[in-house]
Amino acid sequence: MSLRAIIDKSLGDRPAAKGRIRQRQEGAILKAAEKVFARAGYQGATLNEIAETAGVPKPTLHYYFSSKEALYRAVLDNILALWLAETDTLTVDADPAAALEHYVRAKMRLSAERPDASRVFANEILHGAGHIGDFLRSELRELVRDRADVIARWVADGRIAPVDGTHLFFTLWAATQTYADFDSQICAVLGKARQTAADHARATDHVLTVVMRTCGLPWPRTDVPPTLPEARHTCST
Amino acid sequence: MSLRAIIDKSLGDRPAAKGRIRQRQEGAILKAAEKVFARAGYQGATLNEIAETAGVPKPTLHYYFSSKEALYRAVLDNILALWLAETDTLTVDADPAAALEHYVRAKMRLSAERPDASRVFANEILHGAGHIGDFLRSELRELVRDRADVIARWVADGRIAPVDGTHLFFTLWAATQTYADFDSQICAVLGKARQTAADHARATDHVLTVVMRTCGLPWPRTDVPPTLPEARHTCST
DNA sequence: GTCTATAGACGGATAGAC
DNA sequence: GTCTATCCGTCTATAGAC
Repeated sequence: MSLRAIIDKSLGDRPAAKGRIRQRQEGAILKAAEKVFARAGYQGATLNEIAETAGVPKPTLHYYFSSKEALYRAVLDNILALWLAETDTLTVDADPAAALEHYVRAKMRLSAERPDASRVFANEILHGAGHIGDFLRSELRELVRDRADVIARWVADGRIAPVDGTHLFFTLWAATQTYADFDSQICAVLGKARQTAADHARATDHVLTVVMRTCGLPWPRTDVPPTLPEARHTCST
Repeated sequence: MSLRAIIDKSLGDRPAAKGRIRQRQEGAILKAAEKVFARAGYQGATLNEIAETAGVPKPTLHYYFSSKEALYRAVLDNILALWLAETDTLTVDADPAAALEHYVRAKMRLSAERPDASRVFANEILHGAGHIGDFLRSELRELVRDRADVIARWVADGRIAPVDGTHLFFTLWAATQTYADFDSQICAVLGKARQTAADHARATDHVLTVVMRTCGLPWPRTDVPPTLPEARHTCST
């Protein structure tokens, strides 16, 4: 896993050593940039708005990041690290139901807690992935191949129903990220101004249902000892 | 269904009567605009590039469409009509398996044949649906409520497994549209330059598997008389 | 290291010839 | 109805004072 390499690469085009103030400033700028890029896209975002959101004068951006492009790359690199996380539970030796549940919950949590990150990523892919094509074709492709092999092994061993591992990932990503990326549509259909915690719980439960039934696994899980909290269905209103 | 009204509305801000040349020009412009908006987003698209793609001088755009905004609206309105289509097979009296299969196949076909339309729509939602919020909150919301009621009725009658109808739509849309919207990611992971017909067939088969198993329906369908062609699994290489 | 002021490029829109 | 030439606004990026 060259995750560290990816992060390091993202730091490459910024000055090497970090002072305290520098870290704080960069953090604030990156956070603001993610927000603005998420709402407006790359071209739609203006450095002016990012600077305003971050609470710094505009030229300060250019001091820390050489260009709009470089800032965008830095935002993307942070997101890629998030994106690769949580896949390590999907191993041949793991319990399929527990491992899948963990991964789905992690993805749903990411959608709920970092929707802007998800949207920036989605926007990048939607417009051809010009900045992260190499990442997709190398790191991500390898990761999916490995995990799809695990799925195939589970299928071969009769531990889950026959399913294409690669496409299962496509479906799983789509189903989880839609709650962040297409939030405005979700809210419109649900007739709400924004998704609540209860909505999120219901959505998670639904996606888990889809994934588990697709894999022929019992759901709600029946083999779970009382070590876990009993209230699995958290679909209160 | 005010689908007609939506289309008519889209024609509203253009001159009423249509000459042959006018229709041809507008068609070419709309087609080019969809392509450019899909690749670059609203802000990223330039009238220059749209004019070039359409093969007309730039001011001609302004003759047919009063502004970039108006052109974008016209493109969106065409897409909304596509988007609402094919839901009428989902009725209480229909066979759940056949109706769901029809809808999923229609959505997958749309992703394969009109990926740019799907991407423009996705981009619009992704950035807050500022132009089509009213549509989402009225037409789409009503449509989903009606269809979710059908799903609920099927569940109540024991014809499909218990599932949240509204979220089933979210999942279904996400799973089908991901093959158009996130094409660059799909291709990167599959290690191909572009999705082939065989890829599309395999994807369709997978999504149908997911939806059918989620609804507790047999798949591949067992109740289909020999009126349909036998080769259902078209996953050739 | 930080900010004001501005240069330079570009895109949307229009005036006016044909 | 169609296109050439151009205006005006906005945005990225930088020069230079502090």
